[in-house]
Amino acid sequence: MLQQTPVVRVEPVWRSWMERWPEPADLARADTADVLRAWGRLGYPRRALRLQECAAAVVERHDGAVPRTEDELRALPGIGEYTAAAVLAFAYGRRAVVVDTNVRRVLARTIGGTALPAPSYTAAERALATAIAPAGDAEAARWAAASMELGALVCTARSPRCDACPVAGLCAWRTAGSPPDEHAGRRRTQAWHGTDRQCRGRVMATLREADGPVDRGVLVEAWVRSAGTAADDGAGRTPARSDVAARLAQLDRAIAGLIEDGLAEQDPSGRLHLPNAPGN
DNA sequence: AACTCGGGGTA
DNA sequence: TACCCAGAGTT
Repeated sequence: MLQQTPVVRVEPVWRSWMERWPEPADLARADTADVLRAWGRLGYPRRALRLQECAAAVVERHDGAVPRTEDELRALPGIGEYTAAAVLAFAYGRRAVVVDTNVRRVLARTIGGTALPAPSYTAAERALATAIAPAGDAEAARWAAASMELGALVCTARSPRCDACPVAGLCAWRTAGSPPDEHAGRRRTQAWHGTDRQCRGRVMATLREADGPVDRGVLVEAWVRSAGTAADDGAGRTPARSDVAARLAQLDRAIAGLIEDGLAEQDPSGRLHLPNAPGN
């Protein structure tokens, strides 16, 4: 849930989620439609599918217990380099090189001397993080938590609290006079309003709110006919792609993509609904 | 290495 | 507006 999603938004969802599906086996046998509804507006709903698949894999391959090795963790759906390391360090107290966006920023500033790290994670950053991590299990796990918390609470992206930073004295960025971000303006800020991405999200939201299969007309209403209206995110402004034919084509792409990704299914009459598997 | 994939809160 | 957020998977 925390992958690319702020902690404050994840926490309430996570709490109710864990209360509903406390063990991997509980999530594994849940109705996928319920899982996607519980995921709500966290974004990247494919993560919800991977999480349920992960729960099923944990049950099948590891007897319901989250594995303790990097290779076994990485083999699970939705578990990448960061998440595997985070589980090893935070859940099991093992040495692991945990590098999330917070740690990247801390290293970029204190050692690299730049305001923010480059848009993409580089091999050089991985090498630095590996070299700087303590050797022992307990020490490395503590370092992982400390560096991440420093980035999340003090060395923040927007307004870093350097006056409260325990390593302000050895920070290369601070020493250099806190120069501005080199990549400012070069980061490709993703458009949202009127995009295929927003269309996918709108369709998913419609499916989540429906009790059963949704007629295509409902989706057309939700996407095509709402364009530029007060109900649209554009707050009444005419979107770039207000052309009806274009919006309809966009809707078709979104539906096809959602089906391709396993986030939606069509019944024999062509109505769209959230997937039922593996529960019923 | 470059893409794609949500959505919301904030300066 | 333009960012930024405890990334992963595919091409």
